Amino acid sequence: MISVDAFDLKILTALQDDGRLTNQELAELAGLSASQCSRRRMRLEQEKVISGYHADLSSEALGFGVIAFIQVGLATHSPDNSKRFRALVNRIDEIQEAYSLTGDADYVLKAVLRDLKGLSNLVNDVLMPHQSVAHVRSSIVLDRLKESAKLPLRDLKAG
Amino acid sequence: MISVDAFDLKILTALQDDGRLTNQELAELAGLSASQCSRRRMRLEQEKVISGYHADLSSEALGFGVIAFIQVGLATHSPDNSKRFRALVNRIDEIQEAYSLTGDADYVLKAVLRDLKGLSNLVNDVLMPHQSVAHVRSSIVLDRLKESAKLPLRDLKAG
DNA sequence: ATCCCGTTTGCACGCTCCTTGCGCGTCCGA
DNA sequence: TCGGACGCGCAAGGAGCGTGCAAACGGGAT
Repeated sequence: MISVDAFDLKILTALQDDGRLTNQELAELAGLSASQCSRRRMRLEQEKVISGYHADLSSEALGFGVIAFIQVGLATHSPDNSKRFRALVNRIDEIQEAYSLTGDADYVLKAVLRDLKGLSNLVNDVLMPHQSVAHVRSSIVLDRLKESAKLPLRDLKAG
Repeated sequence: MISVDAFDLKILTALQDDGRLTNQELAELAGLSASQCSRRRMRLEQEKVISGYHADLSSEALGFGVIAFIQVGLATHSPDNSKRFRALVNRIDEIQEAYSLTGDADYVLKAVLRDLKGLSNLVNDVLMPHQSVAHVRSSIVLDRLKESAKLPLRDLKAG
């Protein structure tokens, strides 16, 4: 089993905030030596507790003006059809997140697009015509209150 | 205006995939010298095209078993009430993403929780009783097809 | 208490990587 | 044609990395 103690938690919390922290900076924050942080970080990476590091890019600066949530209902719920839909989702880069959900819709997608034309194109020309899809409904994001992928580690117990 | 050329795009694409790439690795990928990559990276950080770097942690490994989307309708749409709701959302770490949307609900929240008890607690003990909130509806994520924050830079033109 | 053994730690050292200064080539406007 | 601005690679000094090593720690068994 993966075990994560209080030092690991400090390291994880810090790296979640700033993924380019040096081991020395990490050492100060965690109250450990740099070499030890290096070793722990390596272990956490190997055990896939840390699954990767990514730069966060500004969608505004790069001209992505539209974010949308798209609810999708499948035509049939056969395994083949699901598979087709998943393959479709996977090859569309504009779709950042995709989940199957309890409730009304089968799937929810979050897409980032340059403009409304891009959204229209995605919905009307790509998703709607696909054989696996029965019905599509999209909502446009008006305002982003919060957008991160940080886990709430604050109250995690060592173990 | 921010200008991003083909080299910058290669750098951004690479860092979006692996945020801990060294300047030397970047140099190979972009066909540039390491020093130049360092300079460009610094510029992109200063101009906030790169807004930060983050480690991606495994929610499974750390015991977060439940992801939920929560649709929220506000009691009234006064500025004060929105402000109260935003403040609430901001101080709840379990809420990773929060958006105001076109369509039925006023807001959609994405929350990560340890278990269903955690979700119940969030919905019934925190959101529902809050004065700003009129109505709440939650959907639990059954399967994650895709989960990233990568922008589709592929077809971006230099400029 | 005492011993033993596995684990974790800090330190030292050799090596890689980062960043800044510098000189060179290129492009564009005067 | 000339001059300035810009972007480039190179080199060097300094920072950061990770492995080896010995000491400190902790838990169990005697």
